[in-house]
Amino acid sequence: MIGASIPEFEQRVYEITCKIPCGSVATYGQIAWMMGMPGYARQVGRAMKYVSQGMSVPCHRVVNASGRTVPGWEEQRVLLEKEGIAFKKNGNVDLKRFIWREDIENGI
DNA sequence: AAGTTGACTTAAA
DNA sequence: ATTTAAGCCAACT
Repeated sequence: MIGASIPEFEQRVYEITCKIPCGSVATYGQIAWMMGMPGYARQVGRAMKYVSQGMSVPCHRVVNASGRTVPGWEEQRVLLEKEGIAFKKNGNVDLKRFIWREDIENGI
């Protein structure tokens, strides 16, 4: 089988992305930091671009540090609103309220 | 091999 | 809030 296996870096990005709970969002830099590779926000973004539908990765829950959604992907906002995520007047996610926090997940 | 690009980030103006 | 500038790092030309 000659398949193009997914590079390890991307695989790890997807694993973390899958842990983002419904109703929360994470930033590229945050994911990079969580996988022990701070400074790799751009690579995380690149990995997201390569997510195909069959992978079941909730990449719509990933936005940039400003809370801005992916340019050119209008459906993303709808998907997020469907999960209860609210947007600010400027069209960005209200990160203050919806950024993913593991400490709250664990009830701390 | 050197220059460009990008689903990024932070800081400054 | 918006725009610039600089820093960043791997993939792509």
